[in-house]
Amino acid sequence: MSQVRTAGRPLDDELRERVLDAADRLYYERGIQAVGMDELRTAAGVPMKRLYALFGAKDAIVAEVLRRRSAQWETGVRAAVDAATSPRERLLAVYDHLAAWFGQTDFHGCIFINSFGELGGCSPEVAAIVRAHKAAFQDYVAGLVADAGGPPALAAQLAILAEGAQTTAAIAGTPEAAVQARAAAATLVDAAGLPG
Amino acid sequence: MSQVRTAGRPLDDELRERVLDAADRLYYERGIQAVGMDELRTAAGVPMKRLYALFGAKDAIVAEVLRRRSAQWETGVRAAVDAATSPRERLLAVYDHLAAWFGQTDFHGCIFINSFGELGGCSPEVAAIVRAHKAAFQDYVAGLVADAGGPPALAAQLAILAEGAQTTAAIAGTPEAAVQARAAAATLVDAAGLPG
DNA sequence: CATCGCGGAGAACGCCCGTTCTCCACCGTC
DNA sequence: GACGGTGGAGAACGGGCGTTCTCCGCGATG
Repeated sequence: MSQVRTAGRPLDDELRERVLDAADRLYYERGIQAVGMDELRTAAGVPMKRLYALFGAKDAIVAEVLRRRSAQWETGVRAAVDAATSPRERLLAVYDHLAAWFGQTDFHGCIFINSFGELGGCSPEVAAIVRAHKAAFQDYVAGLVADAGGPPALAAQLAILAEGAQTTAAIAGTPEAAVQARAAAATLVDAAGLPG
Repeated sequence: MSQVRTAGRPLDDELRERVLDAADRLYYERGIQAVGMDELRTAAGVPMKRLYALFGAKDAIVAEVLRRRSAQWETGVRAAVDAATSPRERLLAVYDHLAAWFGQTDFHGCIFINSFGELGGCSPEVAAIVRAHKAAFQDYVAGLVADAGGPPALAAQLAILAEGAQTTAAIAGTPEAAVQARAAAATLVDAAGLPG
Protein backbone atom coordinates (compact mmCIF):
# COMPACT_ATOMS: atom_id res chain seq x y z
CA MET A 1 0.00 0.00 0.00
CA SER A 2 2.60 2.54 1.00
CA GLN A 3 4.72 3.95 -1.75
CA VAL A 4 8.42 3.32 -2.03
CA ARG A 5 10.54 5.76 -3.99
CA THR A 6 12.22 4.22 -6.99
CA ALA A 7 15.15 5.88 -8.62
CA GLY A 8 13.66 7.11 -11.89
CA ARG A 9 9.99 7.28 -11.02
CA PRO A 10 8.58 10.15 -9.00
CA LEU A 11 6.07 9.48 -6.28
CA ASP A 12 2.40 9.87 -7.01
CA ASP A 13 2.12 12.84 -4.67
CA GLU A 14 4.95 14.70 -6.38
CA LEU A 15 3.40 14.02 -9.75
CA ARG A 16 -0.03 15.19 -8.60
CA GLU A 17 1.55 18.44 -7.45
CA ARG A 18 3.31 18.91 -10.75
CA VAL A 19 0.12 18.29 -12.72
CA LEU A 20 -1.93 20.59 -10.49
CA ASP A 21 0.70 23.34 -10.68
CA ALA A 22 0.66 23.21 -14.47
CA ALA A 23 -3.13 22.97 -14.64
CA ASP A 24 -3.53 25.89 -12.27
CA ARG A 25 -1.27 28.09 -14.34
CA LEU A 26 -2.77 27.14 -17.70
CA TYR A 27 -6.42 27.21 -16.60
CA TYR A 28 -5.93 30.54 -14.90
CA GLU A 29 -4.19 32.13 -17.86
CA ARG A 30 -6.38 30.94 -20.69
CA GLY A 31 -9.50 29.32 -19.25
CA ILE A 32 -10.37 25.74 -18.52
CA GLN A 33 -11.97 24.73 -21.78
CA ALA A 34 -9.17 26.30 -23.78
CA VAL A 35 -6.55 23.97 -22.27
CA GLY A 36 -6.68 20.38 -23.48
CA MET A 37 -5.38 17.31 -21.75
CA ASP A 38 -2.59 16.99 -24.29
CA GLU A 39 -1.26 20.44 -23.53
CA LEU A 40 -1.52 19.75 -19.83
CA ARG A 41 0.35 16.49 -20.27
CA THR A 42 3.12 18.25 -22.13
CA ALA A 43 3.33 21.14 -19.65
CA ALA A 44 3.44 18.83 -16.65
CA GLY A 45 5.80 16.35 -18.28
CA VAL A 46 3.62 13.44 -17.25
CA PRO A 47 2.62 10.49 -19.39
CA MET A 48 -1.04 10.46 -20.35
CA LYS A 49 -1.59 7.07 -18.77
CA ARG A 50 -0.21 8.29 -15.47
CA LEU A 51 -2.33 11.41 -15.66
CA TYR A 52 -5.51 9.40 -15.94
CA ALA A 53 -4.34 6.90 -13.35
CA LEU A 54 -3.87 9.76 -10.90
CA PHE A 55 -7.01 11.80 -11.56
CA GLY A 56 -9.44 9.74 -13.60
CA ALA A 57 -10.84 12.61 -15.62
CA LYS A 58 -10.34 16.28 -16.44
CA ASP A 59 -13.25 17.26 -14.21
CA ALA A 60 -11.39 15.90 -11.20
CA ILE A 61 -8.31 17.96 -12.07
CA VAL A 62 -10.44 21.08 -12.41
CA ALA A 63 -12.10 20.45 -9.05
CA GLU A 64 -8.74 19.83 -7.39
CA VAL A 65 -7.26 23.03 -8.85
CA LEU A 66 -10.18 25.03 -7.52
CA ARG A 67 -9.99 23.43 -4.08
CA ARG A 68 -6.27 24.13 -3.90
CA ARG A 69 -6.79 27.76 -4.92
CA SER A 70 -9.47 28.12 -2.29
CA ALA A 71 -7.11 26.91 0.42
CA GLN A 72 -4.31 29.16 -0.86
CA TRP A 73 -6.65 32.16 -0.90
CA GLU A 74 -7.76 31.49 2.62
CA THR A 75 -4.17 31.15 3.79
CA GLY A 76 -3.14 34.38 2.09
CA VAL A 77 -6.03 36.42 3.41
CA ARG A 78 -5.58 35.08 6.93
CA ALA A 79 -1.90 35.96 6.86
CA ALA A 80 -2.63 39.51 5.72
CA VAL A 81 -5.37 39.95 8.29
CA ASP A 82 -3.34 38.50 11.14
CA ALA A 83 -0.49 40.87 10.36
CA ALA A 84 -2.81 43.75 11.24
CA THR A 85 -3.27 44.86 14.82
CA SER A 86 -6.54 46.67 15.44
CA PRO A 87 -9.92 45.17 14.46
CA ARG A 88 -10.43 48.05 12.05
CA GLU A 89 -7.07 47.44 10.39
CA ARG A 90 -7.82 43.73 10.20
CA LEU A 91 -10.93 44.48 8.17
CA LEU A 92 -9.06 46.78 5.83
CA ALA A 93 -6.14 44.36 5.47
CA VAL A 94 -8.31 42.32 3.15
CA TYR A 95 -8.13 45.11 0.56
CA ASP A 96 -4.40 45.57 1.02
CA HIS A 97 -4.09 41.89 0.24
CA LEU A 98 -6.18 42.44 -2.89
CA ALA A 99 -3.96 45.35 -3.90
CA ALA A 100 -0.83 43.23 -3.66
CA TRP A 101 -2.50 40.47 -5.67
CA PHE A 102 -3.83 42.78 -8.41
CA GLY A 103 -0.35 44.18 -8.86
CA GLN A 104 1.16 40.85 -9.79
CA THR A 105 2.03 40.56 -13.45
CA ASP A 106 0.16 37.31 -13.89
CA PHE A 107 -3.07 38.60 -12.36
CA HIS A 108 -6.04 37.48 -14.41
CA GLY A 109 -8.90 38.00 -12.00
CA CYS A 110 -10.48 35.61 -9.57
CA ILE A 111 -10.32 32.06 -10.88
CA PHE A 112 -13.60 31.27 -9.14
CA ILE A 113 -15.47 34.10 -10.82
CA ASN A 114 -13.85 33.17 -14.13
CA SER A 115 -14.65 29.48 -13.77
CA PHE A 116 -18.20 30.25 -12.75
CA GLY A 117 -18.66 32.36 -15.83
CA GLU A 118 -17.19 29.67 -18.01
CA LEU A 119 -18.74 26.53 -16.54
CA GLY A 120 -21.24 27.61 -13.89
CA GLY A 121 -24.11 27.18 -16.29
CA CYS A 122 -23.16 23.64 -17.28
CA SER A 123 -21.17 22.10 -14.44
CA PRO A 124 -22.98 21.78 -11.11
CA GLU A 125 -19.75 20.59 -9.51
CA VAL A 126 -17.81 23.71 -10.47
CA ALA A 127 -20.75 25.88 -9.47
CA ALA A 128 -20.89 24.22 -6.06
CA ILE A 129 -17.17 24.65 -5.41
CA VAL A 130 -17.29 28.31 -6.39
CA ARG A 131 -20.37 28.92 -4.26
CA ALA A 132 -18.74 27.22 -1.29
CA HIS A 133 -15.57 29.27 -1.72
CA LYS A 134 -17.41 32.56 -1.82
CA ALA A 135 -19.64 31.57 1.08
CA ALA A 136 -16.56 30.71 3.13
CA PHE A 137 -15.09 34.12 2.39
CA GLN A 138 -18.30 35.84 3.41
CA ASP A 139 -18.34 33.85 6.64
CA TYR A 140 -14.75 34.81 7.30
CA VAL A 141 -15.48 38.49 6.79
CA ALA A 142 -18.55 38.12 9.00
CA GLY A 143 -16.29 36.78 11.72
CA LEU A 144 -13.92 39.71 11.36
CA VAL A 145 -16.80 42.17 11.55
CA ALA A 146 -18.21 40.42 14.59
CA ASP A 147 -14.80 40.52 16.26
CA ALA A 148 -14.67 44.22 15.56
CA GLY A 149 -18.09 44.68 17.10
CA GLY A 150 -19.71 45.76 13.84
CA PRO A 151 -23.23 45.01 12.67
CA PRO A 152 -23.80 41.90 10.51
CA ALA A 153 -24.98 43.99 7.58
CA LEU A 154 -21.51 45.50 7.31
CA ALA A 155 -19.99 42.11 6.52
CA ALA A 156 -22.05 41.58 3.37
CA GLN A 157 -21.19 45.08 2.20
CA LEU A 158 -17.47 44.54 2.70
CA ALA A 159 -17.61 41.22 0.86
CA ILE A 160 -19.43 42.83 -2.05
CA LEU A 161 -16.72 45.48 -2.24
CA ALA A 162 -14.06 42.78 -2.41
CA GLU A 163 -15.91 40.93 -5.18
CA GLY A 164 -16.41 44.12 -7.12
CA ALA A 165 -12.77 45.03 -6.82
CA GLN A 166 -11.72 41.65 -8.21
CA THR A 167 -14.11 41.90 -11.15
CA THR A 168 -13.23 45.48 -11.91
CA ALA A 169 -9.47 44.98 -11.70
CA ALA A 170 -9.63 41.87 -13.88
CA ILE A 171 -11.65 43.47 -16.66
CA ALA A 172 -9.94 46.86 -16.58
CA GLY A 173 -6.52 45.20 -16.34
CA THR A 174 -5.46 47.74 -13.74
CA PRO A 175 -5.06 47.35 -9.97
CA GLU A 176 -6.52 50.61 -8.72
CA ALA A 177 -9.88 49.06 -7.81
CA ALA A 178 -8.24 47.64 -4.68
CA VAL A 179 -7.41 51.02 -3.19
CA GLN A 180 -10.79 52.39 -4.23
CA ALA A 181 -12.50 49.48 -2.52
CA ARG A 182 -10.32 49.98 0.54
CA ALA A 183 -11.36 53.62 0.78
CA ALA A 184 -15.01 52.65 0.45
CA ALA A 185 -14.58 49.96 3.10
CA ALA A 186 -12.97 52.45 5.46
CA THR A 187 -15.91 54.79 5.01
CA LEU A 188 -18.39 51.99 5.68
CA VAL A 189 -16.48 50.78 8.72
CA ASP A 190 -16.30 54.28 10.16
CA ALA A 191 -19.96 54.93 9.43
CA ALA A 192 -20.82 51.75 11.30
CA GLY A 193 -19.32 53.37 14.37
CA LEU A 194 -17.28 50.45 15.58
CA PRO A 195 -16.45 50.47 19.27
CA GLY A 196 -12.88 50.91 20.29
CA MET B 1 -29.62 47.23 -52.73
CA SER B 2 -32.75 47.81 -50.68
CA GLN B 3 -34.62 44.74 -49.60
CA VAL B 4 -38.12 43.90 -50.80
CA ARG B 5 -40.28 41.65 -48.67
CA THR B 6 -41.19 38.40 -50.40
CA ALA B 7 -44.08 36.34 -49.20
CA GLY B 8 -42.38 33.36 -47.63
CA ARG B 9 -38.93 34.74 -46.94
CA PRO B 10 -38.31 36.97 -43.93
CA LEU B 11 -36.15 40.02 -44.32
CA ASP B 12 -32.54 39.84 -43.33
CA ASP B 13 -33.08 42.24 -40.45
CA GLU B 14 -35.87 40.14 -39.00
CA LEU B 15 -33.76 37.03 -39.30
CA ARG B 16 -30.81 38.70 -37.63
CA GLU B 17 -33.01 39.64 -34.74
CA ARG B 18 -34.31 36.10 -34.42
CA VAL B 19 -30.80 34.65 -34.45
CA LEU B 20 -29.51 37.19 -31.94
CA ASP B 21 -32.47 36.63 -29.65
CA ALA B 22 -31.85 32.89 -29.61
CA ALA B 23 -28.09 33.29 -29.26
CA ASP B 24 -28.52 35.75 -26.40
CA ARG B 25 -30.76 33.38 -24.48
CA LEU B 26 -28.63 30.28 -25.08
CA TYR B 27 -25.25 31.93 -24.50
CA TYR B 28 -26.51 33.58 -21.36
CA GLU B 29 -28.01 30.41 -19.92
CA ARG B 30 -25.26 27.96 -20.65
CA GLY B 31 -22.17 29.82 -21.80
CA ILE B 32 -20.87 30.65 -25.25
CA GLN B 33 -18.65 27.66 -25.87
CA ALA B 34 -21.33 25.26 -24.67
CA VAL B 35 -23.73 26.30 -27.44
CA GLY B 36 -22.87 25.08 -30.91
CA MET B 37 -23.91 26.55 -34.22
CA ASP B 38 -26.21 23.60 -34.87
CA GLU B 39 -28.17 24.20 -31.69
CA LEU B 40 -28.37 27.90 -32.48
CA ARG B 41 -29.59 27.13 -35.98
CA THR B 42 -32.32 24.89 -34.57
CA ALA B 43 -33.34 27.34 -31.86
CA ALA B 44 -33.53 30.25 -34.26
CA GLY B 45 -35.19 28.23 -37.02
CA VAL B 46 -32.76 29.57 -39.59
CA PRO B 47 -31.00 27.58 -42.27
CA MET B 48 -27.29 27.19 -41.68
CA LYS B 49 -26.42 28.78 -45.02
CA ARG B 50 -28.47 31.84 -44.16
CA LEU B 51 -26.86 32.02 -40.75
CA TYR B 52 -23.39 32.21 -42.23
CA ALA B 53 -24.53 34.54 -44.99
CA LEU B 54 -25.81 36.93 -42.32
CA PHE B 55 -22.97 36.78 -39.81
CA GLY B 56 -19.96 35.09 -41.37
CA ALA B 57 -18.75 33.36 -38.24
CA LYS B 58 -19.70 32.54 -34.68
CA ASP B 59 -17.36 35.22 -33.34
CA ALA B 60 -19.42 37.87 -35.08
CA ILE B 61 -22.62 36.57 -33.50
CA VAL B 62 -20.99 36.61 -30.08
CA ALA B 63 -19.79 40.18 -30.58
CA GLU B 64 -23.21 41.28 -31.77
CA VAL B 65 -24.95 39.66 -28.80
CA LEU B 66 -22.63 41.47 -26.43
CA ARG B 67 -23.08 44.81 -28.16
CA ARG B 68 -26.85 44.41 -28.07
CA ARG B 69 -26.78 43.56 -24.37
CA SER B 70 -24.62 46.57 -23.71
CA ALA B 71 -27.15 48.85 -25.38
CA GLN B 72 -30.04 47.18 -23.54
CA TRP B 73 -28.25 47.55 -20.22
CA GLU B 74 -27.61 51.20 -20.84
CA THR B 75 -31.23 51.78 -21.78
CA GLY B 76 -32.50 49.98 -18.69
CA VAL B 77 -30.20 51.78 -16.29
CA ARG B 78 -30.98 55.16 -17.80
CA ALA B 79 -34.70 54.51 -17.52
CA ALA B 80 -34.38 53.55 -13.85
CA VAL B 81 -32.18 56.54 -13.10
CA ASP B 82 -34.37 59.00 -14.97
CA ALA B 83 -37.40 57.81 -13.03
CA ALA B 84 -35.75 59.08 -9.85
CA THR B 85 -36.05 62.71 -8.82
CA SER B 86 -33.24 63.87 -6.56
CA PRO B 87 -29.57 63.44 -7.46
CA ARG B 88 -29.14 61.17 -4.45
CA GLU B 89 -32.04 58.98 -5.52
CA ARG B 90 -30.70 58.88 -9.04
CA LEU B 91 -27.47 57.38 -7.74
CA LEU B 92 -29.29 54.78 -5.69
CA ALA B 93 -31.71 53.94 -8.50
CA VAL B 94 -28.89 51.96 -10.10
CA TYR B 95 -29.12 49.42 -7.27
CA ASP B 96 -32.89 49.28 -7.41
CA HIS B 97 -32.48 48.41 -11.05
CA LEU B 98 -30.06 45.67 -10.07
CA ALA B 99 -32.52 44.35 -7.49
CA ALA B 100 -35.27 44.04 -10.07
CA TRP B 101 -32.89 42.29 -12.45
CA PHE B 102 -31.54 39.84 -9.87
CA GLY B 103 -35.08 38.86 -9.00
CA GLN B 104 -35.87 37.67 -12.49
CA THR B 105 -36.10 33.90 -12.76
CA ASP B 106 -33.69 33.72 -15.67
CA PHE B 107 -30.98 35.78 -13.94
CA HIS B 108 -27.59 34.19 -14.51
CA GLY B 109 -25.27 37.02 -13.62
CA CYS B 110 -23.70 39.64 -15.84
CA ILE B 111 -23.11 38.28 -19.34
CA PHE B 112 -20.05 40.51 -19.67
CA ILE B 113 -18.41 39.18 -16.52
CA ASN B 114 -19.34 35.65 -17.56
CA SER B 115 -18.02 36.06 -21.08
CA PHE B 116 -14.84 37.65 -19.83
CA GLY B 117 -14.24 34.72 -17.54
CA GLU B 118 -14.91 32.29 -20.34
CA LEU B 119 -13.13 33.95 -23.25
CA GLY B 120 -11.27 36.97 -21.91
CA GLY B 121 -8.02 35.03 -21.79
CA CYS B 122 -8.23 33.86 -25.41
CA SER B 123 -10.38 36.33 -27.33
CA PRO B 124 -9.08 39.89 -27.50
CA GLU B 125 -12.28 40.95 -29.24
CA VAL B 126 -14.52 39.74 -26.43
CA ALA B 127 -12.16 41.24 -23.86
CA ALA B 128 -12.28 44.60 -25.61
CA ILE B 129 -16.08 44.65 -25.81
CA VAL B 130 -16.39 43.76 -22.14
CA ARG B 131 -13.83 46.35 -21.15
CA ALA B 132 -15.61 49.01 -23.19
CA HIS B 133 -18.95 48.11 -21.66
CA LYS B 134 -17.67 48.36 -18.11
CA ALA B 135 -15.79 51.56 -18.86
CA ALA B 136 -18.97 53.09 -20.27
CA PHE B 137 -20.85 52.17 -17.09
CA GLN B 138 -18.14 53.72 -14.94
CA ASP B 139 -18.29 56.86 -17.03
CA TYR B 140 -22.05 56.98 -16.68
CA VAL B 141 -21.84 56.65 -12.90
CA ALA B 142 -19.15 59.30 -12.87
CA GLY B 143 -21.55 61.61 -14.66
CA LEU B 144 -24.28 60.93 -12.12
CA VAL B 145 -21.88 61.61 -9.27
CA ALA B 146 -20.71 64.81 -10.90
CA ASP B 147 -24.31 65.93 -11.40
CA ALA B 148 -24.93 65.26 -7.72
CA GLY B 149 -21.90 67.32 -6.83
CA GLY B 150 -20.00 64.37 -5.36
CA PRO B 151 -16.25 63.78 -5.51
CA PRO B 152 -14.86 61.70 -8.40
CA ALA B 153 -13.60 59.02 -6.01
CA LEU B 154 -17.19 58.22 -5.06
CA ALA B 155 -18.00 57.16 -8.62
CA ALA B 156 -15.42 54.38 -8.68
CA GLN B 157 -16.63 53.13 -5.32
CA LEU B 158 -20.24 53.02 -6.45
CA ALA B 159 -19.29 51.18 -9.63
CA ILE B 160 -17.32 48.61 -7.64
CA LEU B 161 -20.36 48.03 -5.45
CA ALA B 162 -22.50 47.40 -8.52
CA GLU B 163 -19.97 44.93 -9.93
CA GLY B 164 -19.67 43.13 -6.64
CA ALA B 165 -23.42 42.86 -6.31
CA GLN B 166 -23.69 41.28 -9.75
CA THR B 167 -20.95 38.75 -9.03
CA THR B 168 -22.26 37.93 -5.58
CA ALA B 169 -25.87 37.53 -6.68
CA ALA B 170 -24.89 35.35 -9.63
CA ILE B 171 -22.74 32.95 -7.62
CA ALA B 172 -24.96 32.81 -4.55
CA GLY B 173 -28.05 32.47 -6.71
CA THR B 174 -29.90 34.92 -4.50
CA PRO B 175 -30.82 38.58 -5.11
CA GLU B 176 -30.10 40.08 -1.71
CA ALA B 177 -26.73 41.49 -2.78
CA ALA B 178 -28.59 44.31 -4.54
CA VAL B 179 -30.18 45.68 -1.39
CA GLN B 180 -26.93 45.21 0.52
CA ALA B 181 -25.06 47.14 -2.16
CA ARG B 182 -27.75 49.82 -2.12
CA ALA B 183 -27.35 50.26 1.61
CA ALA B 184 -23.59 50.51 1.25
CA ALA B 185 -24.00 53.02 -1.57
CA ALA B 186 -26.33 55.12 0.54
CA THR B 187 -23.75 55.19 3.32
CA LEU B 188 -21.00 56.21 0.91
CA VAL B 189 -23.14 58.89 -0.68
CA ASP B 190 -24.12 60.31 2.67
CA ALA B 191 -20.54 60.18 3.91
CA ALA B 192 -19.48 62.15 0.84
CA GLY B 193 -21.69 64.98 2.09
CA LEU B 194 -23.40 65.80 -1.16
CA PRO B 195 -24.80 69.29 -1.41
CA GLY B 196 -28.55 69.73 -1.48
C1' DC C 1 -44.19 24.16 -70.52
C1' DA C 2 -39.05 24.11 -70.19
C1' DT C 3 -35.36 26.35 -67.93
C1' DC C 4 -32.77 28.92 -64.79
C1' DG C 5 -31.40 30.34 -60.41
C1' DC C 6 -31.94 30.94 -55.70
C1' DG C 7 -32.86 29.46 -51.10
C1' DG C 8 -33.98 25.70 -47.58
C1' DA C 9 -32.48 21.52 -45.11
C1' DG C 10 -29.07 19.11 -43.49
C1' DA C 11 -25.06 16.06 -44.61
C1' DA C 12 -20.03 16.32 -45.10
C1' DC C 13 -15.46 17.86 -43.88
C1' DG C 14 -11.51 18.79 -41.22
C1' DC C 15 -10.10 19.58 -36.78
C1' DC C 16 -9.73 19.21 -31.82
C1' DC C 17 -11.14 17.28 -27.51
C1' DG C 18 -11.26 13.72 -23.63
C1' DT C 19 -10.28 9.16 -23.05
C1' DT C 20 -8.37 4.60 -24.05
C1' DC C 21 -5.24 1.41 -26.18
C1' DT C 22 -1.03 -0.29 -28.27
C1' DC C 23 3.61 -0.91 -28.51
C1' DC C 24 8.12 -1.18 -26.64
C1' DA C 25 12.05 -0.46 -23.53
C1' DC C 26 13.50 -1.62 -19.12
C1' DC C 27 13.49 -3.73 -14.58
C1' DG C 28 13.68 -7.58 -11.12
C1' DT C 29 13.70 -12.57 -10.81
C1' DC C 30 15.19 -17.54 -11.69
C1' DG D 1 20.71 -14.89 -20.15
C1' DA D 2 15.58 -15.73 -20.66
C1' DC D 3 11.27 -13.91 -19.14
C1' DG D 4 7.22 -11.66 -17.17
C1' DG D 5 5.40 -7.47 -15.96
C1' DT D 6 5.30 -2.58 -15.29
C1' DG D 7 5.48 2.06 -16.89
C1' DG D 8 6.66 5.65 -20.66
C1' DA D 9 5.39 7.75 -25.13
C1' DG D 10 2.13 8.71 -28.10
C1' DA D 11 -1.21 6.93 -31.61
C1' DA D 12 -6.12 5.63 -32.01
C1' DC D 13 -10.94 6.29 -31.24
C1' DG D 14 -15.43 8.21 -30.81
C1' DG D 15 -17.72 12.37 -30.58
C1' DG D 16 -18.58 17.31 -31.14
C1' DC D 17 -17.25 21.60 -32.93
C1' DG D 18 -17.26 25.53 -36.71
C1' DT D 19 -17.67 25.85 -41.38
C1' DT D 20 -18.71 24.51 -46.14
C1' DC D 21 -20.98 21.89 -49.70
C1' DT D 22 -24.50 19.21 -51.97
C1' DC D 23 -28.88 18.26 -53.26
C1' DC D 24 -33.63 19.33 -54.02
C1' DG D 25 -37.87 21.97 -54.52
C1' DC D 26 -39.94 26.10 -56.01
C1' DG D 27 -40.97 30.39 -58.27
C1' DA D 28 -39.87 33.60 -62.02
C1' DT D 29 -39.11 34.17 -66.93
C1' DG D 30 -39.33 33.28 -72.13
